[in-house]
Amino acid sequence: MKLRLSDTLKRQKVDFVPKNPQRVTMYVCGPTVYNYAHIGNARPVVVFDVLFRLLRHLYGEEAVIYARNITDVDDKINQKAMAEGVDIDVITSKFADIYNADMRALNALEPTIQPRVTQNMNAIVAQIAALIRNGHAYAAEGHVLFDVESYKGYGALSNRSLDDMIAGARVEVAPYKKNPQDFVLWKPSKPGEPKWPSPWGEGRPGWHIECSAMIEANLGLPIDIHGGGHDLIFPHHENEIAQGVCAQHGHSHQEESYARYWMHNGFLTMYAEKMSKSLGNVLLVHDLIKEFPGEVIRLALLSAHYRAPLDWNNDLLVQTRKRLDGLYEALRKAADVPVVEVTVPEAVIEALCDDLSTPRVLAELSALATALEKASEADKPLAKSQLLAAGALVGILQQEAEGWFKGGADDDLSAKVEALLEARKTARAEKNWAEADRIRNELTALNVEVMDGPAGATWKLKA
RNA sequence: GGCCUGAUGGCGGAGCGGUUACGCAGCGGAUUGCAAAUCCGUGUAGCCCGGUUCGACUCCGGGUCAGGCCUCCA
Repeated sequence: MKLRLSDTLKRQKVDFVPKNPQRVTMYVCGPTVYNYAHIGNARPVVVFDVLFRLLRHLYGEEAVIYARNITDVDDKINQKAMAEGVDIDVITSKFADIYNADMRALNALEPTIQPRVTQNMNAIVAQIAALIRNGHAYAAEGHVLFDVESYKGYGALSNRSLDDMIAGARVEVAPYKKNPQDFVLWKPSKPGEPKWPSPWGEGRPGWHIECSAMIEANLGLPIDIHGGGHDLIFPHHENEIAQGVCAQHGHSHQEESYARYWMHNGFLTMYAEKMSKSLGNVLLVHDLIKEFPGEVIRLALLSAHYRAPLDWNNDLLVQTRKRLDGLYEALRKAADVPVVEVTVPEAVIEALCDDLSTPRVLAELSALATALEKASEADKPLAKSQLLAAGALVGILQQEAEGWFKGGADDDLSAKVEALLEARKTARAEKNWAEADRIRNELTALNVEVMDGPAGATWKLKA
C-alpha cells in the first residue's frame, strides 16, 4: 500500500518514500515544559501518533524512529523558576512528567526518543559553529545570528520572499543585526539566568536552533518526516530548514537535505473562537481527562482531517462518546467471542494511507462494527478481530467493553449497583412493579442506566 | 498589504463527473410489565454567478463569506 502525504513544502499530496525503509525517521516539535498542555497542544500529538502507528505497521516496529523533543530551556521557564525561586529543572521535570502522563491518557505511544535541549548543548553549539564556519552566521555583541541573505532558499516553506518579510516586520530591529530578518542562534544570559558555555560567551540557544541541532544529533540528516502545528511553519520551521541545510558541510542548498516531508496539522478553535489566555478559554488536557475518557478526547481530535480546522465544543465530545459507545456496544455483545490472528482490513489501511484520512477510518470502523453484529456465529471471531485490529491502528477500542461502559465507577458504586439490581430482580419476579421502578429510579439517581435484556439486567454509567 | 486554508443535509464530517459516505439528533417499526438500552428501517445536502460537459456537489474562472499565519504560540 502506497502512503501519500500532503507536503507543506511541495504544496501537494505526494508519495511517501523513505530514504531508508529500514530506518524511517520522524520528528515532531514537542512542548516547552513550563505549564500544563492544552487541548490544542494535544492535536499534533494524537495526529502524529496515528502516523507513527501507521508507519510501524507499514515498515515494521523496529524500523521507525520517532523523536519528539522536550524544550527545557526557554524564557518562560526562566520566569516561572525565578518567580518560584527554584532551579529550572524543578519546573521542567515536573511539567515534562505531567505532559507525558496526559498524552499517555490519550493513548499516545511514547516516542522512540524524547531529546531535551539541556542534554544537547554540545550539538547545538556545534551546529552554530558549523553555520559560522560555512558563512551563514555571524557573532555580534555576544549574540550569534543567522544571516538570512546567505541562504537563497529562505522563505521556501512559508512561501514568502525576504522583501515581504521585511515589509511586514513590525518588531523593533536590534542594532547588531545585519538584516532585520536575521534570527538569533545564541544569546547571552542575563545575570541569574541559566547559562551554558560557548565560544561566543556564556549564554543560551535561540529557540529554532534547538530543534535542528537535536534532529541532526539524534536522528541524522535528512530525516524523513518533520511535523508540527500549522503555526510553526513560519518562522520556526522556516528557520530550521535554513539552519539544517546550511550547517551541513558542502551543502547543496536543497531544502530536502534537512527534512524530506513536511506535515502540519490545522488549528483548533474553542466554540469557534481562537483559544487564548486573553479570552480565558484555554482548555487543559489535564482537566479534560477528568471529565471524559482519554479515548473520547483522542477520537474527537481525529474526527476531522488533521489539516482541517477543528472546532472544539461540548457537542463534539458528546457525539464522539456516543459514537465510541456504539463501537464498544458491538464488542460488548461479542465479549465471549474469541479473538483470532487477522490483518487490518484493507479499507482502513487505504484510508490512512491517503494522507491520514481518519474520518474515513471512522466510517470503516462503523462498518466493521455493523459487520460484527450481523456476522454469523462462525464469522464473529474474524469480524471481532478485524474491528479490534483496525481500532488498534488508530489507538482506540483496546479496553474491555464491559469496563468501558462502567468506566469511572469505583468498587463501592459497583457493589451498590449490583445489590440494587438483585433487589429489583426479585421485585420483578414477584411482579411488584412499583418496587422495581422505585429501585430503578434510585439507580437513575446514581447516574446508572439499567438495561433489561433476555439474560437479565446489565448497567452502565450514563454519559 | 502579503501568504494560506475552508464554505456539503438540524449538527459533525467524507468520497465521488452520472449510483448509499459514516456518525449524532429526528422519524417509523421490533422488543419491553412500563421505560431505557438494543436491533431493523428511513427523510433531509452541496455559498453565489458564469463556463466546460450529454451530464457537476465533484473540473475551470470570478465573486461573497469565514478562519488562520505574517510577533511567543500546536
